[in-house]
Amino acid sequence: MSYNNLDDEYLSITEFADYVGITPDSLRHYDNKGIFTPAKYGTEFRNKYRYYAPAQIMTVKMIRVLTEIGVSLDTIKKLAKDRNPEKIIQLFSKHRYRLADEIRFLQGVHSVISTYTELLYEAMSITESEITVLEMPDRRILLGDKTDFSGQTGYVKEFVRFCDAPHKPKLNLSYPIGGYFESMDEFLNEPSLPTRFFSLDPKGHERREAGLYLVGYTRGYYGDTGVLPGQMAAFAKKNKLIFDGPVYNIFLVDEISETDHERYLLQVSASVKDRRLIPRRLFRNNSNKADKF
Amino acid sequence: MSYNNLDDEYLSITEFADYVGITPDSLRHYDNKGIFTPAKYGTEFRNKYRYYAPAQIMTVKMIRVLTEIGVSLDTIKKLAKDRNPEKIIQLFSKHRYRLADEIRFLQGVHSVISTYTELLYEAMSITESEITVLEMPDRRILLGDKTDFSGQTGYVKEFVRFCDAPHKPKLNLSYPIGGYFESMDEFLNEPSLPTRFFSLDPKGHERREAGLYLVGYTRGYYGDTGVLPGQMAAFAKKNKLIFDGPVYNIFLVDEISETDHERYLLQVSASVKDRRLIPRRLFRNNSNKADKF
DNA sequence: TTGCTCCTCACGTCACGTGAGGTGGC
DNA sequence: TTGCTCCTCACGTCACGTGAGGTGGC
Repeated sequence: MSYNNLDDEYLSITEFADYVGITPDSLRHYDNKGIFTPAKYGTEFRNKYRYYAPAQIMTVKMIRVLTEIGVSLDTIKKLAKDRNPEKIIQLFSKHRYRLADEIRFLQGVHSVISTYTELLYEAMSITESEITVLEMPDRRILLGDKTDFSGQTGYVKEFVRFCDAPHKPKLNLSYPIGGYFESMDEFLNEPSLPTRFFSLDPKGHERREAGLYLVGYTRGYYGDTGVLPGQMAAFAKKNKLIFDGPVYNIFLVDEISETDHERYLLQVSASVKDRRLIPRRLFRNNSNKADKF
Repeated sequence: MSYNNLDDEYLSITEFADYVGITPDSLRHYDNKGIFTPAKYGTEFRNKYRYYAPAQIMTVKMIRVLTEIGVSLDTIKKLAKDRNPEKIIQLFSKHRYRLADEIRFLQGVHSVISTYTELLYEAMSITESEITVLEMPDRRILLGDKTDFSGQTGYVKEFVRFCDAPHKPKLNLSYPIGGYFESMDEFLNEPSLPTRFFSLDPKGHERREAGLYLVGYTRGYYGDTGVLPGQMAAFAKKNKLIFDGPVYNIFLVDEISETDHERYLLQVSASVKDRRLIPRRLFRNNSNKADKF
């Protein structure tokens, strides 16, 4: 027995289209271009109705795979007339690497919007005027070289230098960029001139370590930290907190999500000493009476 | 110090384009559509040269991210004029799931062309006329229900039934489909009417198990196994091989990669008894004097 | 007969890409 | 001055999508 009875039953154009998950328009388009024609036309009378055979399913599926990996319909048309295993191997391996790259790229895009979404949710959950001690999970970042704002080199030059620097895992500028200060003293000294820049790229090799941070928020344009540094210092002094690590500045809300410059939202988090050394009442999750300004 | 000196240095359109990894054409397009305009025009004289500020890098990067996740330029234009964290969260989460689906889809496409490439490489490495015993690795497959060719139900009906069946992991018709026989006897009895169909989908829940197989090849259209079944039976008899499991038919070369029907290449692999029971000389990797027809 | 599907043909869409022909910048 | 970059404007591209207006199938 051979497969000669493959053309037992025909499907109308929409039936067939539904079957393979494309539109009838696409099938007509393929027919018009001479890339893929129905098994037969018309019925008894010679009309122009297109009828497709089930055996043609695999062929259309492959056409879809080819268009999906970026092969043009013209190329597919040529292949339809003359193809062989060598050609197909060539075509497949040529596009396989591009496809793998594209997948990695889209995974990056997914990661970027996840990161922004996280920051935005955080922005919506906070109480702006409140300064609190929070336990923060660790977060991978990509840390830049030390900045140098001495002499005539402006902020922009250093920012551009960060963007241009040959970081080991290449810097993806789509991720949010924050400011890093070696210590609270450095932050208090020049709150808008970070010691380093960092990117929130989760593929970064450095990390903002898990632990306790004194966290505060302020609204305003880039560089405008307002009275926040002073408030944080006062809060620390009053509550006998000891800063023991770096300070991270992250814009939870910036030009990506806000039109109004004055509504940008900066989060400052400064590493503080171990939990055992800090009075319980300062923890937000232990009480609602956390100190407010 | 504020970020007012962000516009210290300007970049020409191509410098800026190179920086963010897009074409100058795209930037002009964004400008013409009023989506993203250069920081300033012209220099001393009021010409139409576009000049971009480094601080604009993040903005274009986000425009690229948005277009990449499928947001139209019209929507981006509206967002450029009026956006807020709530809107952006909405937009991101709406497209995040679609993007994740697309990534999974493209991974499927990659897997499909990898599978075909594998088969094609195998096709190019074999000696057509040779029947050999091979140790084959296990391979995941998606096995269909038992076919029923009794009565008037034709081959196509059963094939379509396989394509339509509600397999647990939904059948992806882009993968090659093969024929499965419960035993060598079944294969010899009706070599072109498989007991079941199977798909080479690596996400399938069944598998062609690793082990020893008697493997043969034949060229011809679907269903045309020619003299191969007889040859394999004779070979087994002569060498006292014992069949102890299913037979798998896979087209290494079919309409996907060949124009000429007669050049389609079928691989038949039949499970045979354990290595210890088979004479060493039959193994291809132990000797070049493998039995030939 | 009725409603449904199918047909063709011309034009639209979307985000740019591609010259042609010209001018400004260094 | 020369070669380089930039400009505008109109049209092209690619794989369909979208009506309009009409006919065949059951």
